[in-house]
Amino acid sequence: MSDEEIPARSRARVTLHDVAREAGVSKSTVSRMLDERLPNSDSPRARHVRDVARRLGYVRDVSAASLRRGSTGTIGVIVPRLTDTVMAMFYEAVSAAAAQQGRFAIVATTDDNPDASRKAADALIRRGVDGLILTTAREGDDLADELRERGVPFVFALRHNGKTSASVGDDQLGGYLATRHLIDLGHKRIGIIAGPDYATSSLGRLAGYRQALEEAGIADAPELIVPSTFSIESGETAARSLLALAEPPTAIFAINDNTAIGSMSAIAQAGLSVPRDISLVGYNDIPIVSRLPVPMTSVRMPFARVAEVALQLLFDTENAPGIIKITPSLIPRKSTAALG
Amino acid sequence: MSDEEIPARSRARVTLHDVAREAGVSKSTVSRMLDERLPNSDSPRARHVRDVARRLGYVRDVSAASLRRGSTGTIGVIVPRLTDTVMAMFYEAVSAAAAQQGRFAIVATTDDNPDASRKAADALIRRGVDGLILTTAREGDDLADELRERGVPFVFALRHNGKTSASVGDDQLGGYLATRHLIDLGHKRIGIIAGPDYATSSLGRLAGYRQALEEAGIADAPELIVPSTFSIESGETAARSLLALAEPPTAIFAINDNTAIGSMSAIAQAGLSVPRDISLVGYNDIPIVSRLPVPMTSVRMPFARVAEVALQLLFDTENAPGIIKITPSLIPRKSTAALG
DNA sequence: AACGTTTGCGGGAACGTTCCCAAAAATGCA
DNA sequence: TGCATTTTTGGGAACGTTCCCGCAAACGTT
Repeated sequence: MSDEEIPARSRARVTLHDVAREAGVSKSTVSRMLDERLPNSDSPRARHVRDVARRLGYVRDVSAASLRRGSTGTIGVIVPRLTDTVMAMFYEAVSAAAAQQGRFAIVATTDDNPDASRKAADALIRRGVDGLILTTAREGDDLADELRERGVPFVFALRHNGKTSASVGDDQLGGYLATRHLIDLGHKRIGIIAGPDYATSSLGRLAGYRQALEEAGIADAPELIVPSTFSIESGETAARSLLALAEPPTAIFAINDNTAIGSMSAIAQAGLSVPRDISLVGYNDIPIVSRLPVPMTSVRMPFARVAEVALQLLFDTENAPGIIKITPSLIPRKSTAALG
Repeated sequence: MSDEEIPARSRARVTLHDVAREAGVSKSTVSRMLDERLPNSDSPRARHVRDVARRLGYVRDVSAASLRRGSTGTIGVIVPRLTDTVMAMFYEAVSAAAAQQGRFAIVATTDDNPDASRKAADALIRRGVDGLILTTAREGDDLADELRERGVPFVFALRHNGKTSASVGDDQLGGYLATRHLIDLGHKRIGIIAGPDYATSSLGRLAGYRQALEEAGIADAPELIVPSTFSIESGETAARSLLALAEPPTAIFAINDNTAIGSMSAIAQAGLSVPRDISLVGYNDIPIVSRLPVPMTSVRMPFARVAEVALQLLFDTENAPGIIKITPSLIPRKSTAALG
């Protein structure tokens, strides 16, 4: 049985060399013709080479290319968890934006634990990422310094640490829009489930809440500001404590959709109804909220834009780094109503 | 300014060669001492080499290693979308199981579109994955044949195509458990939101439903079986049509939690209440369902196990491939009650 | 002590690409 | 047409690993 008769299945990999031989040119030429970064010429020879490559089923070996080029075309994304739909949306957005640039996004999760953050970053760096997008910024976190020292390009997204460049939503504006919407509906006693104080996203939204109240001349009521995490349970607990006040709020602004969903649960359990007894605003506009029994008013974050900007900041070394804020918008639905 | 005075920041990459020189051995030796696949010896020399490597901050260049080894230690996962919490849970499980083996999982999404599936597989293969886990099996899909022909190891998960090896939940058992639970509560008229007919997961659950009914001697009622997709809206539509029947069901088994959530919405809109008027069972037990205003009864899938088995099937060439079914369990909550 | 056998180590050739550089071919201009 | 200039081409050296292989050292066995 001669070599030629061996069936094509599980044939050895087709290399540049094979294409070159078949096309009758050198491998350098093939490499050049197939280089997606160069303006791809349509000279007859270039066409021919590309045809041959396609016919033979050539696919570039990324390991070899990365080794030589010194970059992998891969960017790493670190998120607390993908089961948080917000993070899944963001990662999908990054993935799409990266694909547009011919890059590939890979992800690692941290469960919002700073140690795990470091481990995740390590794993991604070992994987040879060209840059890192971090959504887990915390107040006193030194991961940023560490990365800078190691010479790994990175950028924060969704949350920031005040210092390094970041692509975030305009949380203060979002908080303002949500609160202002409630005020416009006649609410004066507005509770806020304020999120954790280590995340700039919560702090910004809280600032927007305060700004709107102040602007409307509504006096501060510290008991209406309840801290929380970003989880459903935490929202439930927080809402319960708001409802237990001597003078409970007529509206609640929750720091995100999860805590808003938790609030709905608490409100239902208290025998009250949304929006008749309590108006409720969430944040992020994850798909589920528009399909709840009572579709929820929420502030929409344009994740696609946030992702694009993050990538831009990551690789655009021209402009000075900074914190870019993307404008959110309020999506009114059935969970908010005029004060009866 | 001499070379030595250049500060250490953004220093060139530390290579095997550097470690070898510093430790006074050859690079072959270093490579061997640092090879995580070999039983790592604790001879004094090995210790020393590892110490030096750590001290210099050596990290293996995966591109170079992959090129030489011919495998990347990467496995690709294809899911319809990560914003579906079920898929996010599964991917996180795969990621964890892969990490345990020293591998890394990367993911691509298809939006449940067969063409996009092919593209996603291509992207992952180009990325040099050692194997593929597919969650998007469809009836007449030839992606599997294509992959086999290209010599790419792969395995199905969550859904299968009946032919190739797969790690799935025991959907028939799950459907049986859900339906049986409703029957035990006294329900006789049980509707099912049956999911799409291209997914073996839906078909299996439907078969379990039928099995339970038959076993209980409840006559077939074709009008109680409503097809759907896996989305919330689709669940809402399907539930609406069940409620509009001349003789509506007293209980509904939804193919997954999303359609169950959609059903809740439809039920609420019809002025009915869960579980007083209608009992409702979901499937997958995604985190949110236990925190809804009415915590939902659901069938739990042990995703960690499904992921482990998928990886095993992918690389364990010893045993004959097959379809492995993981046992699910019913988690009763407040959305199901005895027929009043 | 002499001889096989195991074990450990280093040299050096891959792996498949990119990219530098020199040479050749094509083009422009007088 | 002849010469300078631009464009295109191919040879070959990297990139950082792994792994084959030959050699030497250590170890047992008679």
